[in-house]
Amino acid sequence: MKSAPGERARRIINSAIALAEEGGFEAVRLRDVASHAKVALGTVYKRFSSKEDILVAVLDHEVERLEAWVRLQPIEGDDGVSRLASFFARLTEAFFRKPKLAQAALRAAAAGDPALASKVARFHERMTGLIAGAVVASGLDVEAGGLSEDQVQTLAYLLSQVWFAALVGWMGGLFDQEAVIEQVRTASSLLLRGLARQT
Amino acid sequence: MKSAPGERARRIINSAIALAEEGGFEAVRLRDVASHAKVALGTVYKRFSSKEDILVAVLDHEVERLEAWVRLQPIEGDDGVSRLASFFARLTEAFFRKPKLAQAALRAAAAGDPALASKVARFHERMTGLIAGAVVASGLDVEAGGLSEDQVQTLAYLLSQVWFAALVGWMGGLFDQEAVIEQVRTASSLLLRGLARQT
DNA sequence: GCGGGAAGTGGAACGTGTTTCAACGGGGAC
DNA sequence: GTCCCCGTTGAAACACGTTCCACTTCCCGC
Repeated sequence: MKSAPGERARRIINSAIALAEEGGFEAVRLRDVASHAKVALGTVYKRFSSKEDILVAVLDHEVERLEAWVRLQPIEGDDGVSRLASFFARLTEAFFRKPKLAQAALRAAAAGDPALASKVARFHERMTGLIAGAVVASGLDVEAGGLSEDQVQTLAYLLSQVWFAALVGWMGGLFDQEAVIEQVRTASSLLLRGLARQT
Repeated sequence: MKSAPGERARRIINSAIALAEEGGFEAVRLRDVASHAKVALGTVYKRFSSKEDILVAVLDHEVERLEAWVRLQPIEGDDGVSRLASFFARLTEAFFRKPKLAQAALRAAAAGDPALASKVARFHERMTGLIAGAVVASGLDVEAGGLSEDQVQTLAYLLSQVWFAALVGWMGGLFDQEAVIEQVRTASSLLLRGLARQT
């Protein structure tokens, strides 16, 4: 029963996604994941160090889809603010299309397990990459309203922080989808204005 | 054994604090909390709905101390940026004085349990209150660099989001104390500049 | 005093994440 | 073909959050 390497890992991730879509974090019971993936529990723990490890992998998988999507359908908008607004609106809507899954993956990322630091860091890097890509017009070279590479990076990182915190707030029932988008929009606008005045 | 109302709850919280200071979130085992507080496990669950509920109460308790501290020793600085910088530096240092405790409380807040929404919201409100208080000079009336009440509120909320996300990142081993302070400082500076140019 | 209800107690029990282990099996080295 | 390595399996066991329950204790109104 050898087949492709990582083929079991993929089955495990897919099973976790299926279970998370239906019932969120708590519904991803590892015994269920194992049986759904037609794998022994021990195998799950050979491939992943913990439940959160699996769900961070799920997050990674979803971000990949997101990147492909953005590649296919670039962000529209004339200035940075509107580009960021539409990007985050799309992003958040994509997240909310499967709320339970988003909650499960987000909770795993927010748990803050140091053992997953590098994987979570990778997620944040990819997110800031996406955000940075939304600021600079994809077709043009560096026409980002006169922002330097460093400035774009700073902006992207701060926005990812605001977005992340807003999602955690949503997860905890503090506010809804629209509030998340609104917070990020406000932050985008203010930060961009602040940067523009810096030079 | 009735004594003061909530006296058991206070013992439970203090026990949780003691345990959390030593070993963080995982060390707060409810059986240990109960025995340390000289209380039955059932009593713990009569007062608090979950482990996270206890730790959010701990968070609340710590924020109260923070408020008292700020009241006693007001923020210094001439302009908004430097006031915010020194405020967040103090705030973050206070948090890091007991890293394990901070990790435990933070993890509870970041777990996103909807049952705790109102309590977590209260925490965020108090934090934004503190931040807003740091922006406007305490002695003066409304000299906040020409910012309206709404603007101050927006600023405070966004900064609390950035700070929260940075702490979660710290908790997960993504970066250290200095990076947390630096991120918030950058955000303060940019957001303030953005707001100043808005009017 | 007395009765009743609220709060507390001690302990068992359950679910689920995590660990451990003995046995199995298939594929490559020889 | 035989043997060994190593991933897999199935199952048991453990830890800890959470629930439940029968019993006790305390307080309050009468």
